[in-house]
This record gives sequence, C-alpha cells and structure tokens, in this order.
Amino acid sequence: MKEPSQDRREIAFLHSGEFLRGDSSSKVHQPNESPVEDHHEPSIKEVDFFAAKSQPYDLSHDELNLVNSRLETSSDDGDDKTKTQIHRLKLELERLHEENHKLKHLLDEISESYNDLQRRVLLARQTQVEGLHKQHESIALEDRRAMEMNNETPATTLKRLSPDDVDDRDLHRGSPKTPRLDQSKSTTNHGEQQNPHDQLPFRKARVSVRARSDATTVNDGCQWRKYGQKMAKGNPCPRAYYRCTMAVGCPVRKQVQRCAEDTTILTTTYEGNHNHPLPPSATAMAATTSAAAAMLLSGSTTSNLHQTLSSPSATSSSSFYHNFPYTSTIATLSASAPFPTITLDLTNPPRPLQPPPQLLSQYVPAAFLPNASQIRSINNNPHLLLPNLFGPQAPSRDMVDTVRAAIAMDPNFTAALAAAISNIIGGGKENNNNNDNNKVDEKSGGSSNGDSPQLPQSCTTFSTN
DNA sequence: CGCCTTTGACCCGCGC
DNA sequence: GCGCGGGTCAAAGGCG
Repeated sequence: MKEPSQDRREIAFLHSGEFLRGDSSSKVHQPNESPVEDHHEPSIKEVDFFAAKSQPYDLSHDELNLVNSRLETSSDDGDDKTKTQIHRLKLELERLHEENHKLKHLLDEISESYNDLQRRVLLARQTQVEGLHKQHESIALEDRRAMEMNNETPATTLKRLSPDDVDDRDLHRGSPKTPRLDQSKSTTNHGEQQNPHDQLPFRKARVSVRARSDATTVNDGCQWRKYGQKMAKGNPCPRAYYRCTMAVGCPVRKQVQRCAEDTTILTTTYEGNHNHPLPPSATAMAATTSAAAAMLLSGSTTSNLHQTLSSPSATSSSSFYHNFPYTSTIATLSASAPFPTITLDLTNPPRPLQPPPQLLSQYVPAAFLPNASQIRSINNNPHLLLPNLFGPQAPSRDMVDTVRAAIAMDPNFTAALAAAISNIIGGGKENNNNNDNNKVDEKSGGSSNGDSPQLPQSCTTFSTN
C-alpha cells in the first residue's frame, strides 16, 4: 500500500505548492477533528475572491495538509474515503479557482465600463450645459428669424446642441489658436478616428503639472517634438511648445516653462487627449491629465464656472486660500480664460502627517483619497485641498506615477473631487467677489501675484502655497 | 536620411 | 484700425 500513499502525497504536495502561502501560523491540526466537517463548507464560504492571490486557498491548504498527515499516519484507514475527499476537494478548488478568475475578470470589465460611463456622463453634461447656455442666448432670435425666412423648423437649433458644433464654437471663442490646428487635424484620418466626445472637453481644459526638475522637460513616457518657443511676457524663461509624435495627428500638445521665481520648478501644461495607444510609462500621466481635465470640466458644468467663464469678468482670476491644518496643496484650479486649468503641484514640501514612502508605494490610493470628513471640509470651505505626499526634492517617478495613476484611476476620488470642485466653484461665487484683490492681471502675466508666484499664467487657485 | 531643434515669420483674437 | 501677445508654421541647420 505504499504506492497509493505516495500518490496522495504528491497530490497534496502539488496543491499545497500551488496555493501555499507559507503561513506558519496555519491552523494546528487536531487529530480528533472530523476531516469531513473540517473541510467542506467553511472553506467555500470563507473564500475571499478579491483578497491577495494566495489568501483564498488558506483553508484548503490546511485541509490538504491535514489530509496529507492523515495519509502518512493512517494510510490503511479509510483509504477510499480519503481518496474521495481529496478528489472532491480538488474539484472544488478547481471550481473556486475558475470562479475566482471569472469574478476578477468581471470586476475588471465592470471597472472599465464604470470609468468609461462616468467619463461619458461628464462629457454629456458638459455638452448639455454649454449647448443650453448658448441656446438661451440666441434661440429666440434665431428661431424667429429662421421661421420668418424659411417657415420651417430651424436646423440651427438642433445643430447648436451637437457636440461638434459646441466644439467649434468653443474653439473659436475660447481658443483662438486651436482652430487652425484642429481644422488641419480634422481633415486627417486620425481626427476622424477620434471620438468627438473624447476630444471635446480636453481641448478646452488644461492640466498643468509642476515639478522640480533640472531637465528641459519632464519625461512623461510620450514622444514629443518641439515646434516652437516663445518668450512669454512676465517670465524671462522661454516657453517651449511640444507636440505628441507618437502618432500622426495626435492632438496632444504640451507647454513647458520654468517658473520665473524658481527656475528649478518646471511647469508642464498638457492639452488634448491622445488618440493612440500609450506605452505603460505614459499611461499614468495621460490618464491623469485626462481625468483631471474631465474632473475640472465636471465641476464647471455643475457650478458657476461656466457662467464665470462666459461673463465679462471672466478674464480676471480670483484666488482662494486657506490653511489646512495638516496638508499642503498639489492641486490648483484656474477658471481664467481662455482655458480652465487644473494644476497638480508636486513641488511643495511635505507635512508631518505624510505617510511613509513604503506606504505610498502600495497604498497611495487609499492614503490619497480624502475621507468623508475631508470632503466635507472641502465642501464647507471654498478651497480645494489635497495632501501633498511628496518631499521637497523631486519625487521619484514611480511615486509620482503611482499617485497620478491613483488620482486618475480611482473613480471615487474623481467623483469626490469633481463634487468638491463643483461645490467650491458653485458656492464660491461670493468668494470670487471677496477675493477681487487677489485677481491676477493677465496682462502682467501674473508675476505680480504674490499669492501664486509659481503660476505666471493667470490662474484661479484653490490652494495654499 | 530621418528626426529633431531653432528661430523668425505669420496668424489670429483681444483690448484700446 | 492698430498694437500686443499667444500660438503655430516652416525653413534651415544639427545630430546620430
């Protein structure tokens, strides 16, 4: 009877080798325990499909060890029964393994669908609000005129609500320079391939990333081609213009400029949305900029930002400053013309409650997410405050990417931040008035704005610096 | 040779 | 209408 015993041990070994976690604190085998009662139902019900890989199989591993020990000590006793139990366990584990795999796959799909749907909702809201805004301005006059001229339902009413029309209108109004490029791009296949819903908001919104760097530009994983350089007013450092060259016709551009007050700070402003696959090293930044842009526009749609932008005083910026007890700020907002801009400031020094680096590397999303009380604090105060998790030195790329990815990927954070921004802007109208003395003179390039010295471009900030 | 940077010219919107 | 400033174009040259 030695051969069957060895076979069983091999089976048990294979299972334990596949699922073993190596936890020395595994349950101590009780000789008096009934193996039948000990295995089945608990091991199935207790499986955590979303825990660490090896975790769901702990109990099974113990069970198999128990079976293995029993085989070694009493291979002659209940041989068939034990064999049947092993077989059942094996089948059950296989079934659980498959189910676990399917559930994980399903979860990934749901997450992707959720993110995509959320983005589409944000875009739809943006389009709707802008369409209605324009519609209210001119629908009565144009409709009456059209009815008089053609005696038919004016197509302009419907056309005005289409995303493309909104896009063109906004481009001509808000971005004087973009149309030329967009027109040229729209004639290319790439422009046609790109979903207008994807393009729409990201042309308008900009995402700035401020980081300390000695390099001429920040390596964000994409390939860029410099197509221009200008001396911006109010800043002795030239502003460089880059275009994404990873795909022909990619509309993404970025501006790189050093801060006038601190030349070690590099401000990179991204505009547009990639229309091509990105390498892994570039996905974090791209996702961040896209999410931040969507986030920013989401806030504008449900708040007075749109009104602010279209108002005669929209060219003036206002600032909100507030000292949060334990955080410095990495996110600032600009509601100034021509583009709403969100700035991720990665340059501020850390605060004492900053989590340890090893915590950041693994648990940044949780640590970075504002909890309910923090969100409440944000909503109750017209300031967007995010903990600065970076040190005074240039943060490591991994850390930055991790945090950026966390910001971009986590729908809860995006939604929470969007809601906070919306509340801030919506409820901060009076604060705009109260902070008129903080308005930045765009003609002066904002360099005189002592509240936001690192932002030579006019920006409305909700930050502490 | 292809890709990139440089740089002056040009375009365009905006304010006066 | 004019000037200003931001943004883009495109020719020229450098580099590997």
